[in-house]
Amino acid sequence: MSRIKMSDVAKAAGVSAMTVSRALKHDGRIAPTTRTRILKIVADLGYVPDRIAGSFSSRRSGFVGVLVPSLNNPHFAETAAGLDEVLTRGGLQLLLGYTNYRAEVAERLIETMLERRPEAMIITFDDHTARARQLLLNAGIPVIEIWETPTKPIGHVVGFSNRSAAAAMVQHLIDSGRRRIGFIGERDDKGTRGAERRRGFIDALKAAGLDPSRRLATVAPPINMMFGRDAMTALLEKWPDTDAVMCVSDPCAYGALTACQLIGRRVPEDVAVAGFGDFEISRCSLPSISTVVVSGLEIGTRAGELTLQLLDGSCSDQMLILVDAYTEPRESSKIAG
Amino acid sequence: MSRIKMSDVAKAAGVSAMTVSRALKHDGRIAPTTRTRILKIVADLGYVPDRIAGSFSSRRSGFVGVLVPSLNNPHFAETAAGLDEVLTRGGLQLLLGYTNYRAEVAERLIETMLERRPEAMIITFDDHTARARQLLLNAGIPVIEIWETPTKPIGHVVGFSNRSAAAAMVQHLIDSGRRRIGFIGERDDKGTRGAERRRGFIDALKAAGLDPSRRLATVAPPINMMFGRDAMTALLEKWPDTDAVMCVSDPCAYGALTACQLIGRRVPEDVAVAGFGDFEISRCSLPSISTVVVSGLEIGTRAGELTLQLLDGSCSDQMLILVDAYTEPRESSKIAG
DNA sequence: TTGTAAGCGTTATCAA
DNA sequence: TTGATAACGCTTACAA
Repeated sequence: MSRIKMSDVAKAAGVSAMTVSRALKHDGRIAPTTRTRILKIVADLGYVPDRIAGSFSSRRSGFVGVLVPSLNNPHFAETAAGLDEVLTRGGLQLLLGYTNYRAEVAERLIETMLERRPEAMIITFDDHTARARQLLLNAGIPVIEIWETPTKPIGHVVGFSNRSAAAAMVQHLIDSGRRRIGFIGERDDKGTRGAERRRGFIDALKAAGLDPSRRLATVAPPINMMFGRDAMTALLEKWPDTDAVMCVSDPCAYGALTACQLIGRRVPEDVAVAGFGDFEISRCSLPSISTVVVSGLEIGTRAGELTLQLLDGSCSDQMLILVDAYTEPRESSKIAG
Repeated sequence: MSRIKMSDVAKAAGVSAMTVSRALKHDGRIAPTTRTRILKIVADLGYVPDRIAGSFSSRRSGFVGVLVPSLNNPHFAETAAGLDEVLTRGGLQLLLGYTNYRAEVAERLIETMLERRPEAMIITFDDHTARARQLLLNAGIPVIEIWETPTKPIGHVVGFSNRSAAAAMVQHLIDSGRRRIGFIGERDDKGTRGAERRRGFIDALKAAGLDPSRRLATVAPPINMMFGRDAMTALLEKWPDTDAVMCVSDPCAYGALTACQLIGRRVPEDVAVAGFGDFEISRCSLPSISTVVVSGLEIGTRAGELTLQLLDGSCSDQMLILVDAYTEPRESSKIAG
């Protein structure tokens, strides 16, 4: 059973392959009757067009390469979903890869993806190798970095300042009367979003004349709930009078919350807990956890829309699109008393 | 700046394109010195092979199509990660799509993916349309269904019985002394894994001579924490003497747990709570939530390995690979007393 | 509205 | 170990 090809359909319809191609493509320049007749034959024969041949011929792969640190993270899953929704409408398909938060994996993925001739590349801000940057620059396609506003962007940007957003949350903790504030982050976070959040923490404390040294960072990204619990336990052992903790992400914050509950520290009366990212758990936990709300979905849809504009030529400047990221106070940082 | 092609590299190296192709392919039949010389030129020129042309010529896309209901679910994220790891080793690339738990989306995705000529398709068990089945059967490539053991499989299977696994968990609740057991599931779950779990719930209660009618299913999949909370609240209103609840998934169970805590029902003393899937939250919550442990990663790696075997011809039978799914009792179903 | 011809960049195949 | 040639199945560009 050798595969049916376009010429087989053409033969059956008594037309040329080109006409079949037009019928399939919703190309205006075809008689409606011809089109319906061909589509019927396509269905009857079970013809499946070969996009490899099509892409090869048209030199348009129909792919957009997307790189995220992890799929197992609602943020990036939502970003991917947003991208997918918009790009599918534009007739483009996602080629999704995840780096596991490792620069060398990202480099390898970029290389592999570029062989598929994506029409654009969308990559999550992170610590990229020089070669990865070079590959992207040489590719001659739009590159969009997301989830941060890099100081030296590769191409376009759809993101926000993790540093400012984290600083704003820490300021909220200060405003709620906390003075001995700790931070739980990730080890080896050079060039990552987590490092930016840590910087924001330090910014805010320094600006308020407070001590920014209560920091713990024992595990490599991604930090999870149990690590958050362990880290909070350790932090409270090392600095027992800590009255608030800023966590690099919500799952980590939930872990920290449970650490307090196990030890018998009341949240928010004794210790305030704050997270980052508005994960489901921070809304549903008891108490609910104050967090920085940022919409992964919006980042995805905005980046997708920008991609479409860049590809259809309706946008030619280097773009910097800022998405909103704001502090949402919840029960875990209620003012004591 | 027109793209560098293989013939440019060949010219620079003073060899034929075919020799460059061999050098790039780690093909044995090339002189090592020639190979290193060519690879150097490839690097210097920044040549990126065009896999579209390569695939077209070799009639091997290097793709494996993978369909999951959602990316925003640690189960499927882990399955994708496991698949990716194994298939990458085999020189294959994932073409990932998510159905949003909708059969018509799955059908469209299958159609789109098949145009890319994947070498195999791996799809999560769910309610598929007849046309989707037909497309897969006609594709002439290995098809692997995962995450369930279908009664009439399309091709190969790597999964477990959601029904038996759920029944075993409910039996555990019965063994712990519970008699008035409820179930929180999803609405419109025809042909899904959630429906199988519901059947398992009914099986176990009927076998024990207990009433299986305390069931609530108000939202479409995927059910989340907040829906779990709402559903549990409603369930306890409708059947106040309920002494245990089986939830279709862990996030739902966590929501149910918080509903109990908000209402003032003690878990596990007054009500036992059980989930499904061993999500992080069920390990880290207070109390921890009894769950059915099943490894999404294992499903992914096993399916990946099977794919490689099917493609290299070292396996030709129709395969049914069962992965383990077992009840893990935790604090939320401790025997009262 | 439809058809013809050429060619997209690589690899299979066979020959040297 | 290397090279020449012929596909691969479609679309572009132009002609009719």
